[in-house]
Amino acid sequence: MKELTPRQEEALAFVLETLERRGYPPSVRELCEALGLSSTRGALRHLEALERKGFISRAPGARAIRVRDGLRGGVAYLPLVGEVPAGPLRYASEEVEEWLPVPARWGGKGRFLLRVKGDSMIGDGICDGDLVVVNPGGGVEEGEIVVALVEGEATVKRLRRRGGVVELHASNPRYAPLRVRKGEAEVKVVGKVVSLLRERV
Amino acid sequence: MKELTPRQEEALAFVLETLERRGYPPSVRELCEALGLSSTRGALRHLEALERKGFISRAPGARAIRVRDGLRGGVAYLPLVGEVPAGPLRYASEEVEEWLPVPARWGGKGRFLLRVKGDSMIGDGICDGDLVVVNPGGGVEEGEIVVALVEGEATVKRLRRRGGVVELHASNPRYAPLRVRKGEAEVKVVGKVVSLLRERV
DNA sequence: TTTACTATTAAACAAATATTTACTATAATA
DNA sequence: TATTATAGTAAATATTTGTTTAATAGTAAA
Repeated sequence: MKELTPRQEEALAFVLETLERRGYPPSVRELCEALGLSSTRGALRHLEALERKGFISRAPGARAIRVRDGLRGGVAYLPLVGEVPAGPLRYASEEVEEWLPVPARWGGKGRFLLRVKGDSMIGDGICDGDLVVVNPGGGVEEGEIVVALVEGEATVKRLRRRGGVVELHASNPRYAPLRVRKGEAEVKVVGKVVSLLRERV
Repeated sequence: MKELTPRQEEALAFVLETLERRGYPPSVRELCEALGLSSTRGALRHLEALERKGFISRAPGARAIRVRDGLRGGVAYLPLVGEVPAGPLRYASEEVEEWLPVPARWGGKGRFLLRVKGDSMIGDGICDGDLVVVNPGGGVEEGEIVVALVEGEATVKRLRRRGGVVELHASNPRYAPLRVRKGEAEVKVVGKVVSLLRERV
């Protein structure tokens, strides 16, 4: 990405700020005024420069400014599920409480949000009521924080494997680890916890 | 919220879809064409109805359509700032690293994201590298977690007021509280920490 | 039935907006 | 030095866009 001149940065900042503030882009004249110019030509020049350098794209017509993804952070939507499904997530609407926007790089195939119950993971900064992003499926490494189904109930724990024994560790010392022998089917690792949202700190 | 007629729903859907697809609202003529009308008057009527029923608001000017929060997938964009400004946030681009999407109810006037440095608040589940949503300005109550500027450096701490003395408490016992007498200007409370994002658990 | 609301067309009009042409000036650079 | 990119002003023009006026019709409710 090419560098912007200070003036061009000001122009871009105003476009972004306007989009944020009221939901549609500024006109050339509004940009002109924001930059303190007396001719629209100057403002137009900055827009042309921003387009040439790839920060925005423009179409014929009024306010037809589109900001490049990444400047206005791409968005992904993840479903907040009420129950953790044993099988692949089907997004049946009964299972999905809500779809929430997250930064695009948090998204991915099959990922979903799960509300954490209890304080068993406060040692890892995961609190009661937090929403964790779960990357479902295999590829879970020793020592990672996972979502597991223990007798049908979803739980967030740290995974340890000790020679044929799967252990689920809390990070709150008041909780004892759960040990399960290989082959016992009562525990199923759903996926790995990758990110976290906390609505109220 | 009032009900929409089928035709008004079509109009609203087109506005939302256009915003999603290219980042700025449609013109009346574009809506007109999308609805298969031969006169802009019809399309304008639908926009007027949508405004009257509270689904959108409009301003004078081209494409000046603003969609009510909650319809647009419930997303708000907050700037991730590198430095915490002493005054009101100006969105000068040097200060803004990135704009990130968050659930709409996390947004609000002046709110911004700040990256937490250090582990002084792990007792409250706030870890090094977390992004906190800051609601700037007054109205900070005793006992709340705040962002404060201490000698120009931003820090996240819990606020206590004890008769003329402002105290900033870490929740990690390894850190001592900072006490500041009233009137000493080296500490400035920027705002309250309301929400939290953690990219990598 | 009357009334109110929705839906639509046609044509004209007014305002906002983008764009172009022409000219000046500065700073960095090959 | 000449060149290139940036930054700006002024004025005019073209286009897009929003808005208004004047009609016609269907539907649902009082």
